[in-house]
Amino acid sequence: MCRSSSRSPSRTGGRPRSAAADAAILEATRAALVELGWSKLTMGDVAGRAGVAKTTLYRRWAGKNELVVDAVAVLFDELELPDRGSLLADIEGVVVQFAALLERPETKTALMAVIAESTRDEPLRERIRTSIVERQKRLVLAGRQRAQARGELPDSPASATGTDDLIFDVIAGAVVHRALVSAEPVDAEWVRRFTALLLGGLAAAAQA
Amino acid sequence: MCRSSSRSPSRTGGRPRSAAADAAILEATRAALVELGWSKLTMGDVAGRAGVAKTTLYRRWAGKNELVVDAVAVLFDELELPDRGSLLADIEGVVVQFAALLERPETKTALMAVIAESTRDEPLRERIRTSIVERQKRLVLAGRQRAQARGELPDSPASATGTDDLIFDVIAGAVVHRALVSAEPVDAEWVRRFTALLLGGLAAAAQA
DNA sequence: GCCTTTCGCTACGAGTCGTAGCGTAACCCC
DNA sequence: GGGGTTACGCTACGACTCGTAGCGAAAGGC
Repeated sequence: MCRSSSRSPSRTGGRPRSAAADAAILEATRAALVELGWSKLTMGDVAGRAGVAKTTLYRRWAGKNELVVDAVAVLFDELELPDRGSLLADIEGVVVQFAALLERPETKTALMAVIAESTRDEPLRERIRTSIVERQKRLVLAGRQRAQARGELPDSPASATGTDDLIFDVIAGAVVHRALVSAEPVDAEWVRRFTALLLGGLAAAAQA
Repeated sequence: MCRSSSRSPSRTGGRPRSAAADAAILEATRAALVELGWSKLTMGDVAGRAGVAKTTLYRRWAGKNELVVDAVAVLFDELELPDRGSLLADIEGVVVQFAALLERPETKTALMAVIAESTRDEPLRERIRTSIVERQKRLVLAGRQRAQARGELPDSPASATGTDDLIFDVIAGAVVHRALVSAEPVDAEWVRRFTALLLGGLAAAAQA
C-alpha cells in the first residue's frame, strides 16, 4: 500500500488527499498509454483525462516515470499461480499469464520504457523492483516450493543461493524477449517448447 | 551497408552526402547517450557535438529513434563466436560478450528505449530487427551448427523449426533481464549456472 | 561550366515541462 | 463550531525541444 511519494513525516491535520483522484489519475494514465503510447503521453493530457489539475499530479508524483510505474504496477497483481497439479503445468500457466499481460498495449509500451529510464535513475529502479519485479518473483518462489512439496524437485538443492533469481530471469527474460524484441506471438507451441527446455534443465541440475 | 534513410531513387549528380558527417554524427550520438542518456538526448545537442547543423540530421534520419538505432547497431558488430572447443564454452563466451555489451552505458540506456518505441512503430521495429536482432541471432545459428559438427547435438533435431529462435530468446532474454531488469551483475558464477541450465535443457530435448 | 544536391545558418510556431502564486475547499483537533 | 493545516483548481510563466522553412554558399557529377 505504498502511496505515491514518501508520505511519512508528521501527518497531522489538514485536508487529506483524495483517494478518488488517485484512482482516476492512474486509470487515466493507463488509458493514455493505450491511446498514445509512452512517448506521446504527457502529464497535461493525463490531468485532463482524470479531471484534475496538472499541479495535482506533480504534488503526488515526481514525473512521468513514477506515475507510469504506479499505473501499470497494479496490473501485475493479477498474476497468480493456481495449482495445476505439476511443475510443468504450473510453469506453462504462469508463462501464459505473463505473456497475456505483455500483450496488453499499456504494459507493452510502458514496461520497456520505464526500465530504460531506470538505468539512469536509481530511485526509479528501486520503485520498479518493489512494485513490479518482486511481485513476479514471488510466483517463482511459490512454484519452486510447491514442486518441492510434490517431490518434483530436491528439497535442498546444492548451492541453492540465487537459484530462484536465475529461474526468474530465464522465465521472465525469455517471455519478454519473445514478445517485445522478437515481436512474435507467445503461442501454445512456443510455451510448450520453452517449458520443456526449462524443465529439462532443472531436471539435469537436480541429478548433478 | 544500409544507409540512413532510403536512398535509392534516381541518384544522379549533385553534391554527395558527407560520409565523415555520418561518422561524426553517430559518434556524437553515442557520446551523448553516455553523458545524457536516452531521455535527455536531443537532436540539437547531437548536432552541436558532431559539428553539423541540426537540419543535416533531419535530412538523414527521421528522428531520434532511427538515429539511436543506427548509432548503437555498430556496437553489436563486435559480437563474435570464437571456437572455444565445446558448446558449453561457446555459450559461456557469447553470454559474457553480450553481458559486457549491455554493461556499456550507451547500450544500456538505448536498447530498452528503442524497443519500447518499436512497440508502436512498425518501421522502427523492422530497423531494429535487421540492424541489431538478426546480428545476434546469427551467433546462435553458428553455435548450433558448430555443436552439431562436434556431435554435441543431433544433426536433425525433431521439429527443429523455430528451435534457434527459442534458444535465442532464452539466452538474450535471460541476460537482458538479469542485467537491466534485475539490475544485478552477470558475473562468472551466474554465467556458469545459466549455461549449465540451458545445456541441461538441450541435452534433455536431444534425448527425447 | 552548368546543374543538382547538400550544407550551415537563422528564424519560426507549436508543444511540453515544471513551478509559482492565489483564492477556495476539505478535513482534524480542540 | 472555530482555528489551523493541508489539498485543490486555476492561471500564467520562462525555458526548452521539436520539426520545418527559407536563404546563400559549397561541392560534386556530367
